[in-house]
Amino acid sequence: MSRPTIIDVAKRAGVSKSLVSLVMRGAPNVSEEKRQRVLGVAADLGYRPNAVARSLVRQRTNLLGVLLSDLHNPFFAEVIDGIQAEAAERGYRTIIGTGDRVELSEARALDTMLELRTEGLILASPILPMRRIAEASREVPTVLVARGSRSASVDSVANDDTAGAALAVGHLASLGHRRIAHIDGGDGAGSRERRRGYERAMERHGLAGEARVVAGSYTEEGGWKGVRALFSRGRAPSAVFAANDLAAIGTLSALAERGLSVPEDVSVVGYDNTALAAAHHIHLTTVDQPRPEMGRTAVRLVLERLDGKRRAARHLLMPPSLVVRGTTAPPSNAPGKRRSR
Amino acid sequence: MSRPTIIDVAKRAGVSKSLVSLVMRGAPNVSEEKRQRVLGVAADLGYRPNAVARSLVRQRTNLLGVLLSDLHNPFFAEVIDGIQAEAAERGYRTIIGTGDRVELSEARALDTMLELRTEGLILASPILPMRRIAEASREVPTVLVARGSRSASVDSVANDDTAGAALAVGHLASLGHRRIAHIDGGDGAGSRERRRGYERAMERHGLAGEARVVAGSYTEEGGWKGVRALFSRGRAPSAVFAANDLAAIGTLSALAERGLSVPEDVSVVGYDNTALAAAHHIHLTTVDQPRPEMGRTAVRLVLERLDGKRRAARHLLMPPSLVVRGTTAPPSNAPGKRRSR
DNA sequence: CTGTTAGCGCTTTCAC
DNA sequence: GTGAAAGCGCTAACAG
Repeated sequence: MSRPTIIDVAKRAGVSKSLVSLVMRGAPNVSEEKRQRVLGVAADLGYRPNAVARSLVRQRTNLLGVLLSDLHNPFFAEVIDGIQAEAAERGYRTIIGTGDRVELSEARALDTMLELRTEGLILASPILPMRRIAEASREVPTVLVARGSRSASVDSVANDDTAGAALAVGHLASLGHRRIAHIDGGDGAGSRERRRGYERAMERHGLAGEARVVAGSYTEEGGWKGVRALFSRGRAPSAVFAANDLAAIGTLSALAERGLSVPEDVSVVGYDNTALAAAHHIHLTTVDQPRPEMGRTAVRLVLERLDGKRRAARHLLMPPSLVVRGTTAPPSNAPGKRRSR
Repeated sequence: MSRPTIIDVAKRAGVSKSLVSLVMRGAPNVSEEKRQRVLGVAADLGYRPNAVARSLVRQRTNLLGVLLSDLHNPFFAEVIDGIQAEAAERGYRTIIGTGDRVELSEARALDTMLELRTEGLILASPILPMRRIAEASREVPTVLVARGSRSASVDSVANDDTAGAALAVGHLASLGHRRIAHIDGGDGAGSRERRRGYERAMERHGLAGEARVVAGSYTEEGGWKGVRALFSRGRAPSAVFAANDLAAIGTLSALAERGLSVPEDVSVVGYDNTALAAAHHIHLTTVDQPRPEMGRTAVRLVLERLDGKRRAARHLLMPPSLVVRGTTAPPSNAPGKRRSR
């Protein structure tokens, strides 16, 4: 026996299916008596409204799709907190998909959401090419989170990565560091901006000659490898600005493995200010971006378009701020102290 | 103008809508010429199959719902890796929902998935009461991950939490610790089993008199508060077994704040062996559960029922294993070394 | 308030 | 191979 439908409920309750429909949607003008009867029968039968059928006829799903590039990064969990809160308040449901940093899976997840007819799309740091994203935005309001956009059809809410990187470099420079290296975020969203922000800031502080960027990624492994590249040849830096908190943790790990202590031998700055960075045990100096607020804002941007209140693109840039914790200190000028080469 | 439908494509290509349907589903018996024509028109029009309509008529969605209790815990991200991989291989799409450790939101997320007619449900450490879960399982094959079940209708794949806790205690005891405390996981999934495993193991090692359990949760904060409870009064333990890795990190943080060093003053053991624990900088001794494999297994269990291959419940218990890293060492028997009270 | 009716976009027989 | 027709479960008029 298959699942009960609205018709089964109607028959059993001795009413029309329209009435059942009204009751299920909580319409006001239904007699209390019938409402109770219908609800009772529905419960008996284990009836559950079929969102598929409803969506088809209503031509709307009440669904927002959220695509994450990487479930492993707590940054996204914190953005989602804001997304879910705002979406719930505005009467939208949310489904999450992820591509796990693989373009093909991400594309598949995107297609699934589009086929499911989500009414809006929030893409958090997708690695998908802008072309694909612009295409999606022709079908449904789309907003990019933590990835910049200049597209006229895709809104975005990001933090000012360039300014954030400058904050990190400024802090380190003011502490007296000169050999400040950057482990970048590879092809990750905002990575290029952070890199450029770093480079420009180094110039502004008269440290252009000391600038050094090595390839990394927005993962622990990225930070770990960056340290290997940085310390295996050339002159070792006295401070490292990692692409994000995860990479910073990888950096801390790799440094520990080399017998270098933080912040005595090397200072480290991350980016994002995830809960991880705040954990006292890690206590990472980092650049904060307002993660839940970015999530809420993303939902608002989507709904503005959905409600037809706006056609022009909006590209919001939130100001980042520096959070100084325990992984930064003035450079030690006693080279003998450094145990590793 | 609204979205193009199969009819628009058919008209424009000068064929019937059945033919378009066949082409879109990749049917074999369609002339190459028409196939190309249809595909071309579909691309021109930006046609995208409507999964809502398709699901309604086919009476299947090809969708698996995954409900996570907490996006912030990397444990789940690692389980999801396995889920997505297996689901993709078996031709199923996946949508993720989360309740962020709030029962009401979790219930809502569950309802959304059921209304969307996901064909199977994977619930990772839900905090929902078993009654609600059993109800869901009457609608659709449901499997619990990392939470035990004795239900006849709900399958489960978990690790042997009792055995895992014993592993942790055994390791600590063999190191010479006697005052081994446990910060529990509150009402989290598996928390009770770990607590009982701890208590029994303490007894077996003749340490029943030293056993001490304080309330915590599966979060950093839980570990942090546990330490406060543990060290603010009574005799301080020389080792702490935290409910999971996140709580262990909170434990490490709180210990650091009190000026206690790990493992010199206090040994710490976590649970899960998430990537976090493995990070060299944290380097946490912990109990491993095979996270991605648990995810894959969960998908298999769901599909077994979906394919009608099984009616009896299966409750799988994976063996945990100990991973010794840097946060455990023999107890220091020089009490004067302890700076905090 | 209640029942009837006409689809939503698509798949699936079943003739041709 | 191809097209016509009959719904999937539900909502939204509309007339009682």
